[in-house]
Amino acid sequence: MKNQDFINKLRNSGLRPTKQRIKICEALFNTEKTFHFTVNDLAKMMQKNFNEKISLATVYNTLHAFKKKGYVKEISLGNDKSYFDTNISSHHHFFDTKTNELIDIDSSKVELKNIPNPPKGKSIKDIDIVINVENDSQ
Amino acid sequence: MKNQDFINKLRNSGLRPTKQRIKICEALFNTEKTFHFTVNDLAKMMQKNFNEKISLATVYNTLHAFKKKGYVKEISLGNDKSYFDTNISSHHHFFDTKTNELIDIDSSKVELKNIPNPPKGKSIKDIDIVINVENDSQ
DNA sequence: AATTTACTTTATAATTAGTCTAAAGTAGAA
DNA sequence: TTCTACTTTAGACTAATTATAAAGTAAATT
Ligand SMILES: [Mn+2]
Ligand SMILES: [Mn+2]
Ligand SMILES: [Zn+2]
Ligand SMILES: [Zn+2]
Repeated sequence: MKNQDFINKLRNSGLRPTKQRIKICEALFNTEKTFHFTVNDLAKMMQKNFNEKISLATVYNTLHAFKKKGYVKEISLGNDKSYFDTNISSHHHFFDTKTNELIDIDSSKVELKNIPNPPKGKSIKDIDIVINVENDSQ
Repeated sequence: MKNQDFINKLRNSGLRPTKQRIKICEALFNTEKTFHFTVNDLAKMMQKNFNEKISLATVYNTLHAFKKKGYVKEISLGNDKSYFDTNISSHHHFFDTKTNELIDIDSSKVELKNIPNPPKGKSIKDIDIVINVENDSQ
């Protein structure tokens, strides 16, 4: 994907293609593989790898906007900070509680045997499965 | 359970039975049903229902101590604050994303069809399943 | 093209959950 | 009763996130 594609993508979804948003698109979507990151990770990545100092507020704004448009997912763990995910397909995670590393689980590799009925009057929005892992202490 | 039982329970697990810990035991374990709560919930509950002003630091200390002893569980959601659970049996949750209400799912009602192999060198500690729900918008 | 408008970025302040600290208090051992 | 180690506490501190309001910029209007 090239620059102009991002501009179109942004414009098509009603977001003005600003310099900051385009650069963030490059960082997030011009990659071979999808990945997980925190707001801070991204801010630093923009600075170092893209030579673009973007204010934290803008990083938050942009990620929330992208999330609303479905371009990224937000993953919340017990970890007091939240993670974003450029893999927007429906999938679950391993989470290394020692290193705070998130690892995708292939969709087909984990499935519920039975989905319980939600409490009366409520309906299911989505399901998060997190498998906490740790390094084998040799 | 009466007061003396809590004192023994605490002493047996190497925790000094202080006034604060005993009162918190009463609040948490002298109930018909198990329940979910935040640190703030508990601090307020102690004040109002038990006439016991316990400093926030102590509430944190006590909950972390109780967690380590296995008397409560901690549940982490995207919600920036964490929840504690007096239901220490292995179980999963519905989470109402609008009201921030946690609801137990009976252990038998949800089960994985297949547990994926953890990444090489890591082993599974535990699995958290959260089914996000919302009120039917009538 | 110049002007206007609405949206966006930014620095900075505010909020909030949680941790840390060091002094004062207390349970249990001696 | 005295001593010691553990505990409680107020208040300072940290860190993620949100709010504010001024300055900047993309797009629409003239
Ligand atoms: Mn925590
Ligand atoms: Mn959040
Ligand atoms: Zn993922
Ligand atoms: Zn529960």
